[in-house]
Amino acid sequence: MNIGEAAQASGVSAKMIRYYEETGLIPPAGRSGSGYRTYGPKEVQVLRFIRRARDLGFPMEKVADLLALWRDRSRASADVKRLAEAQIAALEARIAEMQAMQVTLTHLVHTCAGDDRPDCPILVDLSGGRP
Amino acid sequence: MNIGEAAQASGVSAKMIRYYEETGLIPPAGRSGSGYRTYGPKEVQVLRFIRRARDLGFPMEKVADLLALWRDRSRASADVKRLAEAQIAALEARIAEMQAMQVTLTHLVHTCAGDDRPDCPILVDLSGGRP
DNA sequence: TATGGGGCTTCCCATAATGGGAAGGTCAAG
DNA sequence: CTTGACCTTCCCATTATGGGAAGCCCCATA
Repeated sequence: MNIGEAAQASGVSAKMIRYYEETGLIPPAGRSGSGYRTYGPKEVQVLRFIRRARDLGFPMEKVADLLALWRDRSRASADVKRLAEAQIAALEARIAEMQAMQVTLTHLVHTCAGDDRPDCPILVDLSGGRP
Repeated sequence: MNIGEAAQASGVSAKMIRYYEETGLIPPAGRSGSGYRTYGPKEVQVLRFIRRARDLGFPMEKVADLLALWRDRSRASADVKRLAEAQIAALEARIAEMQAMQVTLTHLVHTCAGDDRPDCPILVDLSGGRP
């Protein structure tokens, strides 16, 4: 199977597959006589694993850790769980930050008439309304 | 006032002040005889405006729009409000994505024993548990 | 067999916003 | 005058992804 088909089958773009190989996240693919990368079902499964982990927000570095655990038959499930819990915590932190922004913005929006006059408490606040 | 003081006063790093100037977000600062950038209270206020808008999650491009409206005495407050509402919506979208990840991960974590045995439903799921 | 279209290769560039650091000029205090 | 803190510009790195060019390859069809 060529890289295009592997991309289709895994949901990872050909571009990213090459990138993952380049950065060592996955081992170099086999090559056909003419230099084309070749993939089998096993490789596609790895790619899907990566895709899924990325979809859950794991950064590539953590994906590498997950892959290592996956390959390690003598892993402790506690290690996997730790990674997942850390990711949950990271998401929670980021979400909290953004919710704080949202709250502030929502307040500001409520104070703004939103008509064709120039007066706007939003701008006043941004420019340091409360010194 | 030199760039370091302006950075202190505005909460924007000297590095970023130069960058904002380079990208045209702010006009070129005045220069002292020896080439040092110089800033007055007005410039610092602009920097604080930028800082605050960035803190609310506005991307630089939108900050530029906000700055333009701020400078435009004949703006309509509706335009400002629109930008703020769009930002709220953008935050909401991103938050929703991340919450979905969080929910999935939380489910997975609950299914994992987290002991020293290797069996781990998290890995099973990542590797395509549901075909 | 020749030709064309689509797929593959590598290489370079760009993104968004920020920080790190080097090499060298400047200023103020001692 | 020296020293240390600050400024200048320039280059590099980050994270993960996409775009595109130049050139080779494969297969089907005329």
